Amino acid sequence: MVKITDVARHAGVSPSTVSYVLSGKRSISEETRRRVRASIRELGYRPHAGARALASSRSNVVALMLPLRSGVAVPVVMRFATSVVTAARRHDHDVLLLTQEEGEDGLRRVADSALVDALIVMDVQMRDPRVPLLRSLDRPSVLIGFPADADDLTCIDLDFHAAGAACARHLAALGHREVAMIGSPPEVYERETGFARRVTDGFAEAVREHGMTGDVHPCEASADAAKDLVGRLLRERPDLTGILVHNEPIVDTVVRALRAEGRRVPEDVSIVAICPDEVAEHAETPLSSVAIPAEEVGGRAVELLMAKLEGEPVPAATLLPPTLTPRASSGTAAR
Amino acid sequence: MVKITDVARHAGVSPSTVSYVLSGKRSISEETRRRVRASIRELGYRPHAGARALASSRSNVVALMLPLRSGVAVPVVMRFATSVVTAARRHDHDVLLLTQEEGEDGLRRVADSALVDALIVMDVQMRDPRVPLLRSLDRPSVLIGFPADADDLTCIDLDFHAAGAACARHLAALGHREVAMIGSPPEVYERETGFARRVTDGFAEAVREHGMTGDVHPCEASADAAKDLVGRLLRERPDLTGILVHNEPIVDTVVRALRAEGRRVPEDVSIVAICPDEVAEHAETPLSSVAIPAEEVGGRAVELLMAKLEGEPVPAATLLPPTLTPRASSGTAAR
DNA sequence: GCTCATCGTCGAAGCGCTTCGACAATTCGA
DNA sequence: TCGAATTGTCGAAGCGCTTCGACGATGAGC
Repeated sequence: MVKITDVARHAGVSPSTVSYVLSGKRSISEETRRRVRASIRELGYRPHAGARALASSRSNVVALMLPLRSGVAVPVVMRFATSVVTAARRHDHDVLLLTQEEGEDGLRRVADSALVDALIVMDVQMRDPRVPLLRSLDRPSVLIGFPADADDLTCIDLDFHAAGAACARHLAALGHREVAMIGSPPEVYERETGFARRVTDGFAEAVREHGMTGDVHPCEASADAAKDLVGRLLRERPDLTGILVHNEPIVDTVVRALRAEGRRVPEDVSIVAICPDEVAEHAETPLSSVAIPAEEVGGRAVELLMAKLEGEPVPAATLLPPTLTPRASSGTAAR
Repeated sequence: MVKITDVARHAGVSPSTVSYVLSGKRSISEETRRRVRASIRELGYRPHAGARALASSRSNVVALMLPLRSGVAVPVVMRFATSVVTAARRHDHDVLLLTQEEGEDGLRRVADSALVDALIVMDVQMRDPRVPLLRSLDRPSVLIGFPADADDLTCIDLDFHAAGAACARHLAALGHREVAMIGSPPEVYERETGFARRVTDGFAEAVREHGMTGDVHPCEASADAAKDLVGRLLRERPDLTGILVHNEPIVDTVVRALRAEGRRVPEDVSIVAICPDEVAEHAETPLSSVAIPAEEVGGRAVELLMAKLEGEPVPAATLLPPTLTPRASSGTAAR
């Protein structure tokens, strides 16, 4: 294994000079730099990560804790992970993968052992036990999602409140007056996953502002529950013409159920969804939707983390504005 | 930050003794071990990962390179990743996440810098440029999938040949005589992804052995292509009663297309699929299927890697036997 | 022409851990 | 009962790198 002293000897300089060429922390003459670089290439030198971490107390690795809880959309998680890795690599960092299962102990372990310099945690709950831990750690972290108490933390997420509102506005703009929201399963609200409630709030608010009538109905993620709910909704509110669905697995079922009940989509009832673009695009009827910008969240999370590592100040909260993409499932209100 | 010397002082022993208590590489008296452990707990000591890696030339980290190429089933990849992380943790190792994008350079980087002790590579192609690299590396690796030339490598995967054969046998046992296989998109075979062709081989072989008539039809992963193919198949082979589908995205479409053509499933035509269990279970008509045992592949891959790290001999090829789960989509042949 | 910065480089001191050889103290075998 | 083997512990060396202070050489300012 070739080490820094080998490179130094080969280039006729001292090891420290090689180090400075690599890190750029001191000025080195053009000429020397060239020679050192050539030697590095020629010998195929790679700094030993452990030695580097020990000497510099920087591992250049960030931890990424991913959820695998059922109910968390897997493809979104993957896209997110991918974007984190890609962004981290741009900053010359690697990513250590942790599962939610490892919980607080896992985070503490990798942080205290200096395995990682910083941490990214996904799928943050309102009252998340990892939050106090992260706060106590001496390493920077970024949370995807907002806990109830976000003081002293750096959080980022889609602006779900705005997303809910955007959907309501979209329906309003199309002339709908009677709308409803089909939400996530009740336990999601009880678990206080934060973002779920934010959607309902934003939706309700915008509904009110635009003088529409609308209410929110949590719904289990099963086809039967969806069909039942749609049936009931149409019975109770025959004039209903717009629905926001925030429950990925059943969006398709909702559309089918409406058709089964004799309502055309979008002619009779318009549908808007909050779900990944793939789902919206590949639905039988492509869905007007607000996407979860997984790539951007991941990339931005890493940028925030790097800034914190540099000691730069970063905003405590980053809310990404929602983008509503109109597709075939929504149209101007009938009548 | 508390270090080994602090623990040593607190416990009234030398640092080396603490180290031996931790590693168990030399015998330590019960009494001393107790004292040291108590001090470790009391001081909250965590060995510095970098220092440890430097001194022992072992980082206790394994690299995991995941595909994000479209066409690779995302949920399966996630389950696989999860099982790798979980298994690695059981062996006191962590997992560094690499994307396929990083390619050979990425593998070389983490290996040569001693960031990782070993590597796991997924989604191996027949002629995979990473294979010669892995061979040249001085660190053990395990491949998920089989390249064309697997000499000196450790590979593991579902036995796709046996899976194809099992499906044919299943249809034969139900009394079907005229069968067909709807395969993956043509480019998958051209890319020589190995496993795809193995399925067709196993299928064809078993079809022959059981005296059935059957052929293989690659198919694009689009609803239209699936419908066209089904229509054509039924026209050309009116007596067809059994189909193996090895093309995850379109299994559902195939069933619907059959029904649209007036064939009942399973009364008129039986369907067997090779796909993740979730897909098979959640299909409109639950599908008889051979699952991709992602969890087991991941776990076993790690076990193999750990054995190699210990210098133990491991089998060059591990083929996991397929398990066919009969569900509603297949039944005894009509007539 | 002399002082004072600045620049480019070097040497040495660690970073926190593992591991090897050494060495008492104890146990064992005959 | 005595030497040999074993057990439990220690001290020191060293893993490969970064970083700090030092220092000669050069250039700028007066």
